[in-house]
Amino acid sequence: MSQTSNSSLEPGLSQETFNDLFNTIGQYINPQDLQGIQTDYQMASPSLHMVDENMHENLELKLECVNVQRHEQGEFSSYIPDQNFSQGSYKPEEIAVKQHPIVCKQEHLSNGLKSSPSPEQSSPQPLIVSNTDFPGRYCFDIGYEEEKVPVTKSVHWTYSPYLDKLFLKMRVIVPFRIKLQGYPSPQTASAHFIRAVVIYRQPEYYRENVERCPNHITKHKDGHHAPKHLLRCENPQTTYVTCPVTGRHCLTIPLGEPQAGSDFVTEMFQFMCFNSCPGGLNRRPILVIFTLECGNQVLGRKALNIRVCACPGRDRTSEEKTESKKRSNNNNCLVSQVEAQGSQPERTSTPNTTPPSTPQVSSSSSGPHTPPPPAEEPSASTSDGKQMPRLIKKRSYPFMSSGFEVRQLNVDRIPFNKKQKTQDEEVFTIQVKGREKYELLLKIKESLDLMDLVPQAQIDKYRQSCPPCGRLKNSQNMQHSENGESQNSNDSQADEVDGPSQSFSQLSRSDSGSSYHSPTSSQQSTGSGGGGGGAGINAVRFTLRRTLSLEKKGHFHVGIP
Amino acid sequence: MSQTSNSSLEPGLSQETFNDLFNTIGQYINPQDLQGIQTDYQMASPSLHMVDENMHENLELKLECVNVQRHEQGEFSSYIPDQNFSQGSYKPEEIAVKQHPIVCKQEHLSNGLKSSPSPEQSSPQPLIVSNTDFPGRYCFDIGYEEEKVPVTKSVHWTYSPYLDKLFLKMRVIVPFRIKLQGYPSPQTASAHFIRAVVIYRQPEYYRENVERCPNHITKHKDGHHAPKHLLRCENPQTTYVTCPVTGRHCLTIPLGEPQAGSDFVTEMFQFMCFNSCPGGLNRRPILVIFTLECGNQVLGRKALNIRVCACPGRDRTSEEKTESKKRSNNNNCLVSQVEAQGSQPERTSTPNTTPPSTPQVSSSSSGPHTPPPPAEEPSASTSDGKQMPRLIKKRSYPFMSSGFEVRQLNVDRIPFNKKQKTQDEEVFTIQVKGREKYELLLKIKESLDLMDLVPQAQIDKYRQSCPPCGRLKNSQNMQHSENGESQNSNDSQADEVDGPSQSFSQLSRSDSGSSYHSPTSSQQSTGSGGGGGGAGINAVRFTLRRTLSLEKKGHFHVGIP
DNA sequence: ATACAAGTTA
DNA sequence: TAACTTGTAT
Ligand SMILES: [Zn+2]
Ligand SMILES: [Zn+2]
Repeated sequence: MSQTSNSSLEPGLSQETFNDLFNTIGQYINPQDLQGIQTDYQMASPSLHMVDENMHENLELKLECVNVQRHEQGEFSSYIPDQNFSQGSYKPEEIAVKQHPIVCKQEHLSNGLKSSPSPEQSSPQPLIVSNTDFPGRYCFDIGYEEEKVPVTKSVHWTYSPYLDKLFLKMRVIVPFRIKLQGYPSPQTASAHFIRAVVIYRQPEYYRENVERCPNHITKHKDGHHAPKHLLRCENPQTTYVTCPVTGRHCLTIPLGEPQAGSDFVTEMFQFMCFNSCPGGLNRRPILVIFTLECGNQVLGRKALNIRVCACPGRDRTSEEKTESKKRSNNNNCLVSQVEAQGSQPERTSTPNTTPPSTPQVSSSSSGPHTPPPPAEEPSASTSDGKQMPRLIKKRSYPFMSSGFEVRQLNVDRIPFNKKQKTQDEEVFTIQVKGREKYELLLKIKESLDLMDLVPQAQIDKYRQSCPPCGRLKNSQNMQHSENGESQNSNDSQADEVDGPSQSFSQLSRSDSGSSYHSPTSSQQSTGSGGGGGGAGINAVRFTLRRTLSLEKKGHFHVGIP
Repeated sequence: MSQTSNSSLEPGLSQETFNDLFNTIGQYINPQDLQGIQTDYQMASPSLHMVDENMHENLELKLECVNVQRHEQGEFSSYIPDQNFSQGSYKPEEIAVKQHPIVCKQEHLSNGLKSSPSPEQSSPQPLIVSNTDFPGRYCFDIGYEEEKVPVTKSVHWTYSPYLDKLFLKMRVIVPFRIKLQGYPSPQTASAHFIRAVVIYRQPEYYRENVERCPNHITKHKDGHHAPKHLLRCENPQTTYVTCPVTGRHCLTIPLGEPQAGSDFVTEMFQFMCFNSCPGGLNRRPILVIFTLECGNQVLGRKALNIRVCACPGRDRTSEEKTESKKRSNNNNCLVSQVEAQGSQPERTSTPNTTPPSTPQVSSSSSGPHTPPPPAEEPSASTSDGKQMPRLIKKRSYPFMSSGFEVRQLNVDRIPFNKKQKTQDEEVFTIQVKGREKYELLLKIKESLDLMDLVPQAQIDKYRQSCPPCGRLKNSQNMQHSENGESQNSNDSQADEVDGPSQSFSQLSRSDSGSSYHSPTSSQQSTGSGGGGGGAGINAVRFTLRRTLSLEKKGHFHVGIP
């Protein structure tokens, strides 16, 4: 970890290099460190720290959102509601948002790098959602009910104070207690709401959206309007939202009023996939981020460590043992504690560490030990040297695996420790038969890479000058337009966003590039390009066009600096 | 069984009841009995063999036309080709078919339950596909190559003579030897073709269609035109068919000509899902039914016991042990044999029981023991009481298992990189950093490949209609739309039936996002996603649209010259 | 090739 | 609750 922090501070880097560093840092840095950094960001003034990375992406997005808001003012959400469960009651604010999605989007495009107060203010999370606990003025916190049966065999859910982690079965409805120390006055309470977003706990996956697996979406059709959302809330006023820009799913519910005498509100949630679902979470641990918001402000945040599995009891026990060993290795003194607490005794009933005022178990923060997002992987800080080998490995995976093996493609993989490079930089291999195709593809590939080097301003300029057929865009944009007219399809739009948006835009550029050649190419080219349009981009593209030697399988790396 | 047979004989049932009974009967009846029944069917008189064509695809199409003509009678094929691999040569007949697809489809729909001579006559299998071996006049049989390395660690596939079962990894390309004792005369050979259908081995699932799981269909997009088909054949003349009535998937390939001196033709197949895939096969054992057909006659049939898994070697060994124990319990005398044969010695190389004339391993039938479709589960034959539980269990499967592994989305494939072929086309490899770019490039690559399959006339036509900017996009897809505004989705119909939503969304993104250009994606998607509607026609047209592959066929030879 | 992980079955 | 199955990670 020590090393990582150092490396991350270097200034004057190219975009690429920068990104790499960014990612790298995220990989090695430990949770505590991240927390600190993030906090800084939040505090920091806008425009640029981008460099800092934890999230370079985050930063950018946040800024964008802010801009939007200001533009219109209260718009606090770049999310578009997928659907509203509420039978009725749409809040004014929500409506406003829906009506101006396009604006938001546009904002994003043009404001990309603009400065703004603080990311924290805009409710929507940027590419990288903050996982930092932030009690705020209301001492916002989330807790669980005390587990009923002291000794249940097949518990539907169980909370491990030792791990500060909730283990639950898929689709079971679990009560979560939303705690506020000082409840907002009745007048302002209605403007407050709770947002819940699920993110991957491992830095490598921060930017990836958490979504249900195709199997469950497809085979488990229950008519729910937000089939892709992992998290559901039983509250009838729940609004499911999917960010048109990032594609990230979240839900919001109005801030309920505590029952007389209590300082919390209970809301029922359920998770629609296993943590292990192959085409979805794929065994990656997650964090559920709850935020208390009012208008466009985030008043409090709480991250919960959650595991959705088939055998909560079993898995809790085994994880506690594992963690126990880990800790014992690291700190000798704590060993005994671990054993005593975690292993078995507590399993069924909610354990110790229960907060005083309420009977509920408050997740972490209150506990003596059990850091919120404990760094599980020891090896995170290993050397870079490993990274290269990694890439190679990945290549091998594709060959015969089932496809889901862990992680490779999208994700870099396993985070744990070892190494890693950047997320975006996963390396894929495409085999092409025939030299002509190969060369064509190579050019396109290069143009895509080069595109990253073109300043956004130039790109925008290019696009403006580009005729109708080239209009580019990203899916989100598309969406917007849809929204504009009718919001009905939010869901689908948003849901789809996932990775395509960019590709699209990229394509268009690439297309133009390819126009030159034969039928195939011509078509493609047409799609994207438009005749030649603009300048900078085109130039760039063709520039690289390199032909290559002919070796066959040699993987040529076409790396572009 | 005894009891079951009784219940199944009741007359005067409603359609619903009837179907249920039908299935039920299938469940309880034993293989031998089925055989008898089927044999009868086979004997029935044919209706017409009209065609002799080299391209069986043609055959299929023609048949449909026939149906139309008859309107009702000899409907021998209820399958609609999903796509045709054949390159080039479109015959007049095919064109004709294209013009009447709708008719065909309607026929299918209306004839679904009509009575007809015998199921056997019509090439397509009825709801319940026969799993009875039937050598026929050509002594039709399927065998495997001798396993190369005697002791391979991670075998990609291995055949257990003891179990008469092939264990293979998902997506590995495995050579199957199609054996005919007396090869049809050159004149008639062209009218013969091979059909392969995958069915569940357990009677309870006979009537359920075997299809890829949603996860793999969704996450493993490789541009194949028949994404829902579990079984794929490398033969470029492969036609993927999905029965419009039953939804069952199968593929057909022309009967190749044996190499000089051999009595078999080698065809390469691969399975696109694990036997265990959660939303798909869901751990249910399968049988691949190969049939030698000519016109509407089934001349031979062979059922192969196959397991697609991650560790063929391990699983083979464990299954052999299990079977060994089982047999030992039943028959004391055979125990020793089992142990000796199955357990470990044979694992890697193809074992004993090898047929005399050919070096290949002929699956079962020839072997002394090892009944073709051995009932593995003791419970299958047990009392009804158990069966019910069975059903219940199964039901549970589909719902919520977790199933797959995840991740990689598109990439997986690239099969071995090690090898590669090169027929006349050199194979190149491009490495791409970043998933989006990768996916984009992959699509383009596929479109380039597919383009080769589009007749020049169509391409010219397409270009003429295409505006200056070229917006059209990918060759193949474009075509479709061109052909018929309406027909676009035929293959999709069949394929998509099950999990459309996803594909849909994906498609939409690409479409909406870059409606103008996304050709690649949109086309594909449309292809797949189209609503099931206009069936027949669509299907045919799209026939050509196939993508292709990157196989490395180099290793194995493709049998057809 | 071995060991682990985690849903499923009994 | 224990054991098994089976894909994945090391
Ligand atoms: Zn799932
Ligand atoms: Zn699958």
